[in-house]
Amino acid sequence: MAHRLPDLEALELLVAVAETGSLGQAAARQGISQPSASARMSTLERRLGVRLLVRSPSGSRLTSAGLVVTDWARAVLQQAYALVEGAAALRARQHGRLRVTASLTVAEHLMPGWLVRLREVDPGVHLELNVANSTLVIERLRAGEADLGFIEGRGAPRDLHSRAVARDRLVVVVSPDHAWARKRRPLRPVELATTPLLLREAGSGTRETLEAALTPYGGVAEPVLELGATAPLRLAATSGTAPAVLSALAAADEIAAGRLVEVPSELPLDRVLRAVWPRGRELPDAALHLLRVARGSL
Amino acid sequence: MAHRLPDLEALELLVAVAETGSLGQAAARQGISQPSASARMSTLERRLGVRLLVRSPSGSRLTSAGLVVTDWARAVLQQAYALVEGAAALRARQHGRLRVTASLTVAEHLMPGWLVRLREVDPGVHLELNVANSTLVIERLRAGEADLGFIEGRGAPRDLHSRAVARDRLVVVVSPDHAWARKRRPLRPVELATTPLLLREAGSGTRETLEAALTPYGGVAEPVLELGATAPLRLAATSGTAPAVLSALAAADEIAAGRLVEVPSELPLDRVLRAVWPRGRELPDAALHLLRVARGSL
DNA sequence: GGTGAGCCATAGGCGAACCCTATGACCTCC
DNA sequence: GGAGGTCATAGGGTTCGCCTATGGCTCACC
Repeated sequence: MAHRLPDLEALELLVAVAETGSLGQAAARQGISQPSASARMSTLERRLGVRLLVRSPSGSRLTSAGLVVTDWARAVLQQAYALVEGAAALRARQHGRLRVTASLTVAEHLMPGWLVRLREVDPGVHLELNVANSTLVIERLRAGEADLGFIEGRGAPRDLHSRAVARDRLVVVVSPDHAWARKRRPLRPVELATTPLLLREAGSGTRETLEAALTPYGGVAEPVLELGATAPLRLAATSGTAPAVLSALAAADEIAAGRLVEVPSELPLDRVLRAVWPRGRELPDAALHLLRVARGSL
Repeated sequence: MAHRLPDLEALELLVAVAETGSLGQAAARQGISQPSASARMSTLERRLGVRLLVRSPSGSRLTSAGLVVTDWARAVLQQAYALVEGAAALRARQHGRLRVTASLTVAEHLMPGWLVRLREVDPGVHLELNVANSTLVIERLRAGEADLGFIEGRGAPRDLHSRAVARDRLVVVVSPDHAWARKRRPLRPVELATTPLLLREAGSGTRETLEAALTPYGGVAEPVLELGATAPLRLAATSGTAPAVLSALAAADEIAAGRLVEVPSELPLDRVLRAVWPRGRELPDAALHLLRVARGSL
């Protein structure tokens, strides 16, 4: 068992074989020779320990196992393409035509998908992505350092255009072992306000939304732990003893996987994610495309 | 630009660096030497064209771009792990202790996640996964060729235990260019019954559910195209001129990506995914664990 | 029934990529 | 000032993957 993880290029090849019905054609599509493709598929089958193809002199068809694996491969590749597109946008090397600044939540969870879609709509686009918190996004727009921004939480300032592009909500999550995981009645706001939580650091959009919502109930209690990013927060929540409050987008995977449980809550913690841009300036075409793609998920 | 796609092991290393704060420790966790890790990260940065780490004699921290890329990497890896677990289950080499047979929808969209979770709950489990349509699943259970099955659609036969583990619904989807994409009023059942559609083949769970629901309205019209798997159906729908009916689970990614649009419909097309197993026989522990994991997503 | 086109696998040779060990430079803390 | 931690570079060896060339096989079409 030399390598545990498969090769993304091999998965791409598998999908190509599934769609073309032939190793040779798939090889051509991938820009490699037919024997290489043959070998690659063999090693993939060997590594996974599963027979994926039925080879015949008239072509290659997927086995039933191959059919399923191909679908899983598509899911892996979709994420990988999103990563590659995202990285390309982060690469500031050649200053892109369209300069976008996004808050962390948007950049992490939505932007990669938008970029993949944008590439399909408008393949020639060059986009430069910057990640900043909501306050900084607005500053950059005012300073003319960005053409388009994405923020979360509160409304946009008067001097900027804004348009809702997606919704998010904050959820209270606990590890499946936690007592609240078996809670049936929705959490009352006071309970949330008086319980020490795992939270993002003060100043983050998530934290601000929660504090605003809990102000009528005495504000948030002293946190058990403050973390500067979503990932460690999520990790702390999975293994931790305290509840965490974080974006539904960030928690979705862990909830689906059963590592976190959402605790129903009476407190409405919805928030709108908005595109913002300077008044008076005309949005370039690429920005309009991106806006349309982003609003597609609304 | 030699390779377009990054190396999964490099992504895994990146996550390890993010969590340990040091290239050396990350290398140890991955079972490679520190210089190899250093080189791997350098090539990853070069390939993506993004600076991910700030190296210092006291450790390595992520840049802001690195933070985001790491999160994207986690998403890629999650899918990859699911694929690997799934492949391990499909590998029939040593007959597993727990023999599971699942319908295509369950196998494609839910099983990999369950397996990853199951591995965490019960690392020693050996599971053998078979994919079959709902009818065959039941046959295999009766013949004693499987310990546990998962089916979709109609209720289970009397001679089998059954338990709902998840919900799914069929959705009507069209490409964004299709006229129905701008439809505001929900589709009336008669419209659906009289429109030629893209459908799965007769006998599949999806098709049966739809036919049952449309029987009061005259049954389904002659399909434009019948396809034997979900992937080509999805593909046909994205580029096609006709609406398709498929599982919400299968369409979710494409809808999120904006390649497909869900058409609201009056017809309730919900269906329950059920675990089924023979009456009278006792379920092994591993099966109970899997059941609990599966019900977690309910 | 034969012929050609398309498919796949094997063989051989080459090149690049990767990994490991060893070493050195640097910072931090004691 | 030394010890323990960090990371980078250099050198050597091996493995892996690719490509070209070739052969066997099936199918379709004449």
